[in-house]
Amino acid sequence: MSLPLDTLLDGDCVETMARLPAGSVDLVFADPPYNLQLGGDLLRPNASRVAGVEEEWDRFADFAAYDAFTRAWAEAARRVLKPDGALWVIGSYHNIHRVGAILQDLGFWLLNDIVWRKTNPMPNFKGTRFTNAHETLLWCARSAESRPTFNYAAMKTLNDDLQMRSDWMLPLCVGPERLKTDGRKTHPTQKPESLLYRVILATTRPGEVILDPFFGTGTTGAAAIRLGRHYIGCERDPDYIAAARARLAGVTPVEDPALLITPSRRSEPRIPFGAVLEAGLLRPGDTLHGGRRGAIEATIAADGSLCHGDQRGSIHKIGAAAQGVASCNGWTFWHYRDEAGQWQPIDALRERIRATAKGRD
Amino acid sequence: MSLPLDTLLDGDCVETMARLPAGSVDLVFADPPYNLQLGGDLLRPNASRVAGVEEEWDRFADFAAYDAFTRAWAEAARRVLKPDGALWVIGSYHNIHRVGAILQDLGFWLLNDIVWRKTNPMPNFKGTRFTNAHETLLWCARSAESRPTFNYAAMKTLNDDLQMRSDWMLPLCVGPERLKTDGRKTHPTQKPESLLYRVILATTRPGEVILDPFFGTGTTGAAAIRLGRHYIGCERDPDYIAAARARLAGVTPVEDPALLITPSRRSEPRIPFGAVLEAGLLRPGDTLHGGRRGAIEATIAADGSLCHGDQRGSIHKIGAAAQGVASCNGWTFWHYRDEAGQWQPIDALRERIRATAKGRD
DNA sequence: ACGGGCAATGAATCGCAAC
DNA sequence: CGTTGCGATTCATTGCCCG
Repeated sequence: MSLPLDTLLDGDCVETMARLPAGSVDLVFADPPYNLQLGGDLLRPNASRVAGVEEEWDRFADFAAYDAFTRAWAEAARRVLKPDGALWVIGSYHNIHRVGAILQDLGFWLLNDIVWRKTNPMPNFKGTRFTNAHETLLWCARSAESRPTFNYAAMKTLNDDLQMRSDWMLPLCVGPERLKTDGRKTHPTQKPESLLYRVILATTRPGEVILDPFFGTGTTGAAAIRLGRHYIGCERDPDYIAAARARLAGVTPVEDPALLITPSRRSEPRIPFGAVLEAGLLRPGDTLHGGRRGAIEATIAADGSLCHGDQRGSIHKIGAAAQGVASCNGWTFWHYRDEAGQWQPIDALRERIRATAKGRD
Repeated sequence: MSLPLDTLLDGDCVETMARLPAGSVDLVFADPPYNLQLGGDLLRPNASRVAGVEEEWDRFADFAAYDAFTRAWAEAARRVLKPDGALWVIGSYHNIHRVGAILQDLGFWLLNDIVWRKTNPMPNFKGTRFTNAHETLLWCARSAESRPTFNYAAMKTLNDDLQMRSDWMLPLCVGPERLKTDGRKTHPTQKPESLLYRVILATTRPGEVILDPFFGTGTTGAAAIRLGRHYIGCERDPDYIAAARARLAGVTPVEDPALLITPSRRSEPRIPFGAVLEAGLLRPGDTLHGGRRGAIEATIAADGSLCHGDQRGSIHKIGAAAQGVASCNGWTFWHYRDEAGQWQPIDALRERIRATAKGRD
C-alpha cells in the first residue's frame, strides 16, 4: 500500500492512521485538544466576552478519558512512524504533562521540551495568576534507540550562528495569516506557520513525509509544502477540511531545492588523510606542526600515518598523544606552510579535495 | 503539636512530613531529584569532562519507581498543606511531566507552569539537540476549590508595571552565591536565590510558613528569611545539612523586600535574520540587492543564510565578502522591494517584527 | 589599579559508520 | 551483534594571572 502523499484524509485520526502502513512516516506533528476544562464565560475588564475554546472536540469527561484518547492516537502515531522517526506534540499546562508521561510510558524518548514564548499573549484579565505567555512542545524520538534527524547547522544558521535554544520567541497567529469565516476565526487554535517552519526545518529532510493527526486548517501542510516536504493530514470537521483545502491550493514550494539544505561538515563524505598525499598536496617526509606556536612536530609517512618521536599513527591519534589528551581532530590540529608561507590547518587541503570532487560530478 | 519553625529536620521527607500536623503549612516548594538517566561521560570540545549529576539520590530503577517516589512525597506534602495552600515543584523534561500528571491525579489544581529561562545555560556540546536552556516550575493549589495567595500587584510592580509572564529570565547560580566545599560545588543542583525570591514574593504573605522537602543547601530557607517568612526544611544528606545550617546562620531579613529584586532587563530583543523568514516577510528563493544601484544580488536560503555565487553565509558575512571588505551590517546593506515597489533595507522588516514583539528580557 | 588573555564551568537523558 | 576509530562539537559568565 502506498502512502497518500499531500492528502487530507477525512475522518477520525486513530482509524485513519490504522489504515496506513506501519513504519512509513518520518515525522508526526500533533496539536491535540488541550482539555482546557473552562468554566463559565470569561469577561474582559470592559465586559466583552473572551472567545475561548468551546468546541465539542475539547470536552472530555475526566482525566482518564483524556488519557485514553491520548494513548490511542499516540500508539497509532507510533505505529506509522519509521524506526528513526520522531514526534512533536504541542500543548499547555492543562494537558502537556499527561501527554508527556504517556509518551514516555509508550516508549517514546524525549529529546527536548520546547517553550513557545508568545510575543503577544492574552493578558490574565482577573489578575489572579501569571500571564500564561507560553505553550510547550515535546520533541521525542520513536524510541531511545532511534537516530532522529536534527539539522543542527540549519538551526544554528537560522539563529545568527548561535545554537538554537529550547525557548522560541514567536508571535501568535493573527492578522492576514489568521483564517476567517464570516469575520470570525475559522479555527479557535490556529498555530502560526512560523512555528511549523522551525519544527520542520529542524527535524526533517526535504522530500520526507510529515503526518498531522489533528490537521485543523492545515498549518502543518502549508509549512511542509513551502519547505519541500510531503504532508498527510487527518481531520474530522468538514469546515476545517474545506478551509484547509482552499488554503493549501494556494501554497507553493521553494523552487531551488539547494536552498532548503544547510551544508554541514557532518554530512560531507569522509576523506582519509592518505587522499591528501595521493593528490600530491603533501609529500611523505613533510613536517606538520601542532599545538601552541606549532611547537609539536610530526613527520608524514608514505601510508598517511604520522611519526612523532617513537610513536606512529593517524593524524588524530598522534595529535591526541602529543597533547596528552583523549581525542583530537587531526584535521584542525596539524598545520602546514602553504605556498604563501602562511600556516594553514591541513583541513584546508581536505577542503580543496572536496571542491575538486564536487566539480567532477 | 506546634510547628518546628525555621528548622532543618534531619531525615527522609516523607517520614518527616508525616509527623507534622495536617493542614498547617502555607506553601510547599519542592525541588525533587530529576531522574536524569545520564549515560557515560560527556566531554566538551576541549576534552574536559562535564560534571554531571552522579549522586545516588538521582538514581531510580525505572519510571514506576520514580512515580512511586513522587506520589509518596506529593501526598505527604498535600496532607500538611492548609486548604488554601499551594505547591511549587521544579523539574526538567526528564521528570516534570510525570510529576505534573501525578499532581493532577492527586487532586492538586494547576495554576500556571512557569518557565525558568536561563541566561547562561550549558550549551549542547555535541550539536545533537536544541540547547536545553530552561527548566519548568509547576504552581498548583491544594485543590480546585483552594483560594491560593497571589500577590498580583507585587509581581506587576516587579515587572515594570506589566503583568508578570509565565516565562522568567534568570541566571544560573554561579559566582560567589554558589556554595563550594574544597573548591568544588557543595551541591550539584543549587538553585539561584533570585528564583526563590520570586516564588515566595508572588505566592506567600509575610509570616507564613514554607516547607521544602528537598532542602539541599537551603536556598528556600535563605530566601524565606530574607523575605520575612518562616521555613521548614527536610534533608537527609549530612553534608548538605551542615552547609545549609552554616549558610542560614548568616542570613538576615531585609526591611524592604522590593530592594532585593533586580529589575528585569529591558534591552531590545535580538532578532536573527531567520525570524524574518519564519514570519513570512521574506521567503527562501527571494533575491536581495545591495551595493550601488543594487548591483550585488544574493538569494535567500531556508535557514536564513544568503547565497552569492558559490559563497554562502550570514547577511553580514556575504555582504562583506561581496564588497570585498572586512565587515558589513547586513541589515542596512541588503534591500528588498516592498509591496509598493520601493527598495527598502531589510532592517525595516526587523523593525516590523520588533513592533509586534513586545517581548520581555 | 586596570585591562587583556586564558581557563573554568553550569540538572546533560549529547555520534556513527565501518568492520 | 559488538568493537574500533574517525572526527565533529560550546555560550555566558566568572575568576585568576600577568603585564
